[in-house]
Amino acid sequence: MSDFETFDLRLFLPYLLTQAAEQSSLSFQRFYKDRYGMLRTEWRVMFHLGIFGAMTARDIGIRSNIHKTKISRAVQKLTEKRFILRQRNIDDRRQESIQLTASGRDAYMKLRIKAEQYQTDLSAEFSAEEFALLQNMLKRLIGPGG
Amino acid sequence: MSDFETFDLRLFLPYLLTQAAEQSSLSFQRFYKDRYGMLRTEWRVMFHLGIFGAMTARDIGIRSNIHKTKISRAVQKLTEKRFILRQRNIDDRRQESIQLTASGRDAYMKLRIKAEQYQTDLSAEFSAEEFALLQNMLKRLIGPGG
DNA sequence: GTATATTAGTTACTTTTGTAACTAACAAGC
DNA sequence: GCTTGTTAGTTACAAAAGTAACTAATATAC
Repeated sequence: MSDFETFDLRLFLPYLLTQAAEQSSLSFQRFYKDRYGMLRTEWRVMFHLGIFGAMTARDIGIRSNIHKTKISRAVQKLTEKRFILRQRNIDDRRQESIQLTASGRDAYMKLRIKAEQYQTDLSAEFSAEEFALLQNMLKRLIGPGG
Repeated sequence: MSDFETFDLRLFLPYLLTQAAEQSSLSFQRFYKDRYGMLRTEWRVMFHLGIFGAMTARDIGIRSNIHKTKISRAVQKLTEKRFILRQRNIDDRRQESIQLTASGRDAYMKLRIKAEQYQTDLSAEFSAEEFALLQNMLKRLIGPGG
């Protein structure tokens, strides 16, 4: 098996992706963690609300592939921080509609600008074409669910 | 700020990388978890030993960017599973040399073949050039430490 | 209507991770 | 020699994540 001889686990995609994800998340984490005391799931919930407006926890879960218990806990923390507002849906009282408060939106905006700056830094190492291709390939790997 | 208007967080690299890493790790995890009851760190320790031969926990940590407590716990588990052998270094008795046992090497080989198959599946969605570029870009993102 | 199944979200319990403090061995300065 | 600092690895405690069981509301079948 010639492949076996040449196959290099250090080029194994799950490994490369995990390392790259950890590396790049670490730097950005400082912004939401140090400044706002957020966890990654909290930031992710925030940015879904920032992009899509009011959503239910269920819909956030579907869009983000985050498990509902993680979302439930993030929503609790964000409520304590007064970054989001929860409202029971009258038509279906199992659901609640979640949206950013004014200060939540403010934090979201600031983090979004940081994200943009960070993305610019990261992309500086690549040509525009390369970077676009990278994004495209990652999206393909993630598939329709992500 | 025109950039702000067009910046899409769903193309934010740490987000894309995290999603892609989770997605691709999940499928492969079934092999080492279901079959050998391993955690991800255990598999990573195994594969470092498989590639580089005997190493100290310290060296594994340097190569892999995994924290020493995680490695310490993985080494304990792998010892219980009889997949690795630990030997105190005579010259410096703080260190210990870790290596795969026969059954550890067997498991490593089998997992490596699975990894290779999985990598082939993943790469099928891309051209050879694209895939090589993807690996190359991820390596660049990880930097010298990974 | 009532019984059964499904869904949204929470809670309880277990496993895993992160952080800091620790032990034991070695090194360097004196 | 002795004191001080550093290093390899472990352990203890706290925070976070995973899993399963739960509550409450709705939908479906009859």
